[in-house]
Amino acid sequence: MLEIYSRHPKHFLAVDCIIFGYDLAEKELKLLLIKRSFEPAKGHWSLSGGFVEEGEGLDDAANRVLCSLTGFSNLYMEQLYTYGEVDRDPGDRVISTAYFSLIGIHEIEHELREKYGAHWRSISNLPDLIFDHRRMVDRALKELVEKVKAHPVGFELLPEKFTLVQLQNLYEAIYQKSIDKRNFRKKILSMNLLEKQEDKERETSKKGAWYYRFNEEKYEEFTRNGFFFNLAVS
Amino acid sequence: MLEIYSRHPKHFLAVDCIIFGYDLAEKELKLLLIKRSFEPAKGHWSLSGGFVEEGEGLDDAANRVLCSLTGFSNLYMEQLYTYGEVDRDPGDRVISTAYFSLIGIHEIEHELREKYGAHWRSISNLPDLIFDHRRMVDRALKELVEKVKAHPVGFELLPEKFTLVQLQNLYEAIYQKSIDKRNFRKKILSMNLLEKQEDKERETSKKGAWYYRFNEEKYEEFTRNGFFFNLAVS
DNA sequence: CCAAAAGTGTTTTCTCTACACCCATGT
DNA sequence: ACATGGGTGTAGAGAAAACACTTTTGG
Repeated sequence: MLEIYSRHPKHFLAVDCIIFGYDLAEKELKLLLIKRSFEPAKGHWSLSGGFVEEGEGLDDAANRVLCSLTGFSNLYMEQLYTYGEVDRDPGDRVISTAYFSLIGIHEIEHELREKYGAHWRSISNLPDLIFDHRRMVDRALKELVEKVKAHPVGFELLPEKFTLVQLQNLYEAIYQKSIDKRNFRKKILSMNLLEKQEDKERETSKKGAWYYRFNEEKYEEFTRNGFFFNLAVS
Repeated sequence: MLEIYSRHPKHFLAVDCIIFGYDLAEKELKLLLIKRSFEPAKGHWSLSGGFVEEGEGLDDAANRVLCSLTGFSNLYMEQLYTYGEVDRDPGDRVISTAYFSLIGIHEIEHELREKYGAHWRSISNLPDLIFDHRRMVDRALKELVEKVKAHPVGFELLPEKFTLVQLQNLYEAIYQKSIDKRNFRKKILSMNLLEKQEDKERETSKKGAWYYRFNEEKYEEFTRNGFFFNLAVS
């Protein structure tokens, strides 16, 4: 009965993870990159990836890779695109499905990063990447911008409590555009997405800035149904 | 050097094509489905697909499948998503990348359809599909709606000459919502995307409706850069 | 002459944008 | 007292939405 299947060839299948982090202090989007530990292209900058194993689902493979690198197993993660050109990997023919995920930069333990030779690299100054990984990153960045226009992503990229200034910085880092402060606040507050806390962040200013946190139900709702966020100053 | 690769298993890899067509007469979106010709699930409704062969790119495989079914090799086509659950295909483990494409329903020869047992089925009344094909279709429909908000798709789904009423019907079929006629015309005409022709369509009304065609440069521009189209009446 | 579909403008509402000063506090 | 970053409101422009009648012509 499966003769028809077995007439066809099998292929190596991999996943590659594009891991975005947001650096509160530097107000920059970063990418978690590793130095590849085997040939071909050993020692070059690479996304972290891995082969899909026997009996392992595609999403599961991506989660395994992500989890081994970050120590978290329930991160936000989304399939991006599958790259299937015959010669994309000079080692052998490998089809690779790219996933992207979002994480607060502060959440990853230093030891884990050391263990895998992983480094946060700023988006605006990426090193050369192996194979087609740069194309993957570019596509992920585009996707992230689109995502952000219609879905909240702050939960994934910010700590639990954050200030409006920090949230705005995040949006500006993603859009690569500056946003008018008053318009930003007006819009984001009118969504009923944020809950003002009792305490203030006092590191960066003398006056201090009120902490907010996301209202979970509202966040979920927007994650499901989307909204429209498109404030920007060119 | 490739020992590291060869420690990992290989997998069957397939493509499945979600082929949308627009039926001018019935004002409905349709899907080109086939009756599967081999086990498992022989005789059941299915998207048309095929295995990725040795030395064949993923996009190339999708094009091959699409072309064999429609007779066209340069159709609009876009990768949708890759389905990689271990047991999605009861025959064996097969990872499948879904592609969706758009075509005018009138463009496919009857003989080709006969040859492959392909049939146009209305979106609003689909038969049961094998495996996870229904999920693929649902995702493609969502994607199509998003696509249409920012990119013109009429070229792919309509004949060269069409009326504004027909174009509006197409949008309504995709959105599954009715659109105000005056607002629709105002907006679409203000884009300079359409060129009024000298002649009228006279099949459906006594008065006749002016034919339009797309301005190719403008169409290309919008395809590249996008626009914003979101008129609808719930 | 009438049925059937095509075509046409205006008003209201809402959302986006631009823009500048006061507030609180640690030093 | 002042420097630093946080916080606030309003007016104007442009886009979206709501809405109803006239035109053409084949039968």
